[in-house]
Amino acid sequence: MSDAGYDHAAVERRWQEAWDDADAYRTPDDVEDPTYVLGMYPYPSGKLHMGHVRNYTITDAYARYRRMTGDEVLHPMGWDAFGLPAENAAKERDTNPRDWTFDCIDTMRGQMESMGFGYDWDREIATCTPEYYQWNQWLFSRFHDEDLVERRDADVNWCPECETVLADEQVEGGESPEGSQGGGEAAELCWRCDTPVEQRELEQWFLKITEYADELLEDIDDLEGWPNSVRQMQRNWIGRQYGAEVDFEIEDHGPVTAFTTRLDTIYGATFFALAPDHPISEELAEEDEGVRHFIEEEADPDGDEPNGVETNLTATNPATGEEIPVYVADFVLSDVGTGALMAVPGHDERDHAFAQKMGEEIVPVVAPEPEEVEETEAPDVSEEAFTDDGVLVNSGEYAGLESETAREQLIEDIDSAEHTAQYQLRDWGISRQRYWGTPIPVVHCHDGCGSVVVPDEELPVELPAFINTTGNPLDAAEEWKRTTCPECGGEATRETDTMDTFVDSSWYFLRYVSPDLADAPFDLEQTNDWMPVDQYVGGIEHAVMHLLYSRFFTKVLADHEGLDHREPFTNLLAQGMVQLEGEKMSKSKGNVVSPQRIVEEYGADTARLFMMQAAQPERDFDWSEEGVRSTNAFLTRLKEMVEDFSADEPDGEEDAIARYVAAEIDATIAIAGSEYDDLTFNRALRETQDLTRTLRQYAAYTEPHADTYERGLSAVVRLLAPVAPHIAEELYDELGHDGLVVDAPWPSAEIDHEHVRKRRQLVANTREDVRDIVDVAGIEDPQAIDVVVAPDWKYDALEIAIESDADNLIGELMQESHIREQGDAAADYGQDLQAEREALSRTLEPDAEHDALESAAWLLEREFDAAVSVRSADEVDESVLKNAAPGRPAIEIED
RNA sequence: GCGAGGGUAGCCAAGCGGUCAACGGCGGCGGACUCAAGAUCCGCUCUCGUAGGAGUUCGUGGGUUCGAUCCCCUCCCCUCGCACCA
Repeated sequence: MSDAGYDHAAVERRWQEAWDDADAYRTPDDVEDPTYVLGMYPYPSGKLHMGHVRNYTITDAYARYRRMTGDEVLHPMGWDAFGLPAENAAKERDTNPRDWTFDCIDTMRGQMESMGFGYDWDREIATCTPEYYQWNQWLFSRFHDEDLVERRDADVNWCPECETVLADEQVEGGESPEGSQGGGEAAELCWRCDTPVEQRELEQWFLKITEYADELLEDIDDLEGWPNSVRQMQRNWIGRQYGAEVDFEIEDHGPVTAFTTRLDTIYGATFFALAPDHPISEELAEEDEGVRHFIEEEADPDGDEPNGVETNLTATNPATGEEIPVYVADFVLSDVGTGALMAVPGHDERDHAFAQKMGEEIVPVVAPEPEEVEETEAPDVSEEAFTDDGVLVNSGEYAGLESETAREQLIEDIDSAEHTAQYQLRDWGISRQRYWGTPIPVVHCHDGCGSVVVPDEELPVELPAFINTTGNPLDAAEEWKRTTCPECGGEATRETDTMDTFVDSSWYFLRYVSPDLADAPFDLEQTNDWMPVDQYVGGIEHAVMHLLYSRFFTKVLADHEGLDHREPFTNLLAQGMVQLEGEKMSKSKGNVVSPQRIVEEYGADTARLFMMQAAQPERDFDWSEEGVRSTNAFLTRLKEMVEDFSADEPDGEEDAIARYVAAEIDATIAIAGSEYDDLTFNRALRETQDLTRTLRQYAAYTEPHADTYERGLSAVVRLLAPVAPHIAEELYDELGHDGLVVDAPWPSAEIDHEHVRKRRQLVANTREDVRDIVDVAGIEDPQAIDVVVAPDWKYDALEIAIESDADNLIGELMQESHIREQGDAAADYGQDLQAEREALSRTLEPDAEHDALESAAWLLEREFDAAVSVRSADEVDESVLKNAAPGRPAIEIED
């Protein structure tokens, strides 16, 4: 009946109450520098899913581990509580976002408690409370003071039916259907009402993250505790590129700046191209029907084909002085570089394609690096552009220079040319035309003061009551909107946009330090002590946005608010997905395993333990009901072992077997500890389960030595405690310990890892050899097995062989009289050593080998049901010793 | 196209210069226990082998080394991110 499990519900309830009573997870404000362990706070959707459970089990296990090793730990939890889903849910249910959100929070907090996550709930935050979001507004104001806020026009997705801006992910059908050959791009539709989405230009608020682009990029190098993938994604996202800006003179329009990374190819610039929305293109459109038609009807920036139209203008190539035609082309993007480019068809693939289409001249100006002494020869670029660096040709005085040198030289020589860096990173538009977010603390004065930031003493600007309307509820809140200008006292209207919720999450980790502070977002001194977050854990989907914004905020706060840290997260773990049959769990696919069901059926400890042992935290893994069952069975068996032990304490000897078990206990403790340090819970748990098996075998084979056995059980319980805390408390108590396992000291063991490795290897090899012999020799029923450790002189010989660099090893060995005395045996062994000369490594000492084998003899006895004796060399006949070597005992089996 | 990470026995998956024919798990096979099933426990699971042996393996093809799954190069394939980026 062992598969019936144990009464997990009772166990979990009991210890959750005990933790509550003991305030076990509280981190008092006066601790100096706690280990800060943090999981990315969730959006309160109302239901914990497997991804959450995995995320928070990782942080919880690590926090508990660090607590047991003696650290003070800060492990808080909060809610990313603003966001559109609450508005939609409120409309559907005829309630309001606030009530709905807090209902969800209550439910999820309950689920987290039932999972046994140990949070300091006194530090809980919810971003939708004025106590929190007032600091978003305050920070906005500080950013504004530092000129890091800007209001400007931006293109947004606009649904005319709903009268609101849509996020990109709320626009559906943007991609043309698979396989459709250029046939009609699918229209972009509003996810709610299927109305075609329009592009609108609206005034939006931006945070100037680009001011920090260089530092954000360069500091990535120092984030050694972050996964490479995330670091690389951030580098790509920032996308810095060094190049040059250079002016081309266009008649009647003055100098037009182009950005290029290949200034060395300027002699090959045979035409010039402008983005369709470049100011000059727009001017031209007013008088040139062809250009207007192209911009309005033909330009397709998303298509594969480069399209364009020739204008009646020419531009002057500043290097050659030649007049080259100017095109308006849709492959030129206004938000890349300057929105204008010098086209070099000989050395750029896209320019090449366009030149072929338009019949423009293609001139090679860079030749491949000549091999050896061969002549530089212009490449054939009629069919394909040559895009590598090389040596300049057809480039006037620059011919013969290498690309790199030529670029520098040209920057010097061309007046308008200068070094510039180009970034892919854009400023962060934070305006959202929605209700459930932080009101942007700005009023628009009717009397000419413009947009005025609300003074600090008038913060927070609180959200008005929710109005169920199609557009932005804030826009409909007439009374709320009407206000006075802080500067002139005249009539004014409130800004009706709210902030992107990523603003909330860009500093929430600071708020946990002093969540109730009334006069600042965080207590500076305490935050300087407690930050940065030592271990941050969350999904890879936040690799760029959230993590980049948080870094940005941290740097701004360091520059202007006295924060002593320039990076928020020292170590980052991007946890893998929980899958089902190789597929991501998702509601739409209907392949979701509910954590609630698992907790009800098997208990929180089983769910947690199964997840942590299934794979390394950063790997995806498959949920397996079978695995869950066997995990549950493991815990049940362990519980029985502990109960059996305390009901009837054994009375065995501290014999060789006990010594074997004791050594395994030490080894397990040491290995598991270092695996916990590395967050490789799966390996720590494997070791722990192996030890449990060893203990069970021990008890099954003989009457265990009580102290040894108990030490083993106690170690297993504590090694399991970070991951399966409830059952660990139960068993720790059953074993008669005082106090909670939460506060228990982590078991310690001093071992020599190399020694353990060799000992385990020796035992495993010897068992394997015995099996081999029994099998190959066809021994039906072995009666006695003798295991004989090699004579001391072989160990000496091995040592000499390792140390020696003499050509003639045998000669060297024979200089030792006690080896020479062995005669032929010495010569034979010497030859073996010589043959493997380069691969030799030290074994255990003879005594240690003897001891290891002796203490493991019971494993052989048990397996083969035969008497096993471990002997030293001097106890046996010389003929037996031929096969004995250091690390490999001779084996004699009696049939 | 650029960048990052990968390709290991039926499957999943460790190892990352020498005890590696390669940890562990799943699946499969055999055995113990059981009336039986399940659970548990013990083996086996590349090929050949009547005393611990030998042979062929770690995407492909080369190279470095006394020695390579492990290091270097070529190519092929997979996953992820970025991309008409000037």
